[in-house]
Amino acid sequence: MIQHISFSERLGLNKEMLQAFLSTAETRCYKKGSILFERDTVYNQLGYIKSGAVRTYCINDQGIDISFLLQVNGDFFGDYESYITGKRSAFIIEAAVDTEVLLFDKKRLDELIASDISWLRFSRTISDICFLEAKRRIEELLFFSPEERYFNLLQKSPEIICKIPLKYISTYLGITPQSLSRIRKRLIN
Amino acid sequence: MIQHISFSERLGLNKEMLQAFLSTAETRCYKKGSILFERDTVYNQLGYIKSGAVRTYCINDQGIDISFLLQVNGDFFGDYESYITGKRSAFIIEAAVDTEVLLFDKKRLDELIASDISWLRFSRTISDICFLEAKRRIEELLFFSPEERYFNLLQKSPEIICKIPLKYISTYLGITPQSLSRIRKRLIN
DNA sequence: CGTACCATTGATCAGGTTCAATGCTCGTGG
DNA sequence: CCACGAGCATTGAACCTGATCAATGGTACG
Repeated sequence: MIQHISFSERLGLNKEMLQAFLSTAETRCYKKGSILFERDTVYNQLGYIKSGAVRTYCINDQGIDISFLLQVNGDFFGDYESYITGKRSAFIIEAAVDTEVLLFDKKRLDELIASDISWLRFSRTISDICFLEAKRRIEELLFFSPEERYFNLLQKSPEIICKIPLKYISTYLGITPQSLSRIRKRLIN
Repeated sequence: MIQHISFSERLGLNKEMLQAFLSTAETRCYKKGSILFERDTVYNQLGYIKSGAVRTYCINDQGIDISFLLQVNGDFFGDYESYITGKRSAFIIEAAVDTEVLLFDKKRLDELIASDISWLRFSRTISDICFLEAKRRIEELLFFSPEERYFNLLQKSPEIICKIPLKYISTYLGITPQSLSRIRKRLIN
């Protein structure tokens, strides 16, 4: 499968390690709108999107739904904080469209990591990647205006714009659906 | 020294490891306003603030100075992205006040990490901590208004408010110095 | 065909930005 | 020792963008 090639490249896995890695995962399918992870649960799995799209969101004190992450084919997902700390997560993950995923089991991954130093190295690579992605997001929010952020997202992930409703994209960008609708209109003209 | 206790706790180091860890570092002092790391350099060191405060910032396309991180006693600093990827950094780090730091050398740390699996584990802990801090920052920027962000910072790090000029705090919060001045006024009344 | 949900649009509001002027403080040199 | 200048915080006024509230339009699904 094509995706597995990107696996190896991105994560620095050779053929055998890739096999072992995949053996810790199971495939699952979710209908559009269904929940992959409930609120207040501990994440004992990391996900990988084979096809489709997922949205990680939370409901704040005022009952407002805010998208924290939007992800599509080839992306990993899950609340990595909950995964590593074992704490309950405030986030919910739902399928934005019909979605097929791989779910990697923490217990089995931890066994791999305990079995050989190269897996421990691998786990550090995962952590580094999570950090780098988080840093990108901070830079995006700190250095760019909402309009620029939408434009950047359009460039970087047109797939997200296609698959995911505007009202979810808007809160991911830190604005309201109405504002995003107007920004979109401005960009067209 | 008191700080070393927090080291051990936060990073999960026993006495011997703490000694070895500290042996990779040298102490340096910087006068207020002096530069610890120049732009476009590769970070071959990680810093720890024994006393004082540092500001990590960048100059954007429009020539605007934006604070990326503000840190005080007991905080680690440095561009961890540049440190792990070996790429040149767009960030500059300066002493916000007279500051005494420990600088940990990457080459020597890498030797430790290569020497024993417990150091590799330690390096993953560092990476995890960097991720968790970055995630906090995203949540701050995404879920809170400028006024709330200032209030949160006031609660969490009054030391930053004391030590660092308002014009640098404002861009850290994602607003202009004038706006922060008005927010501050609002909070007093 | 009707309903539900979402995107769009309009009108008004609020808060942050910008530009400009003033005030304050601290450090330096006459 | 005082006077001046530099740099920063504050304040004012006008503006702009996004938020909010409310209404309309469009589309998909039962």
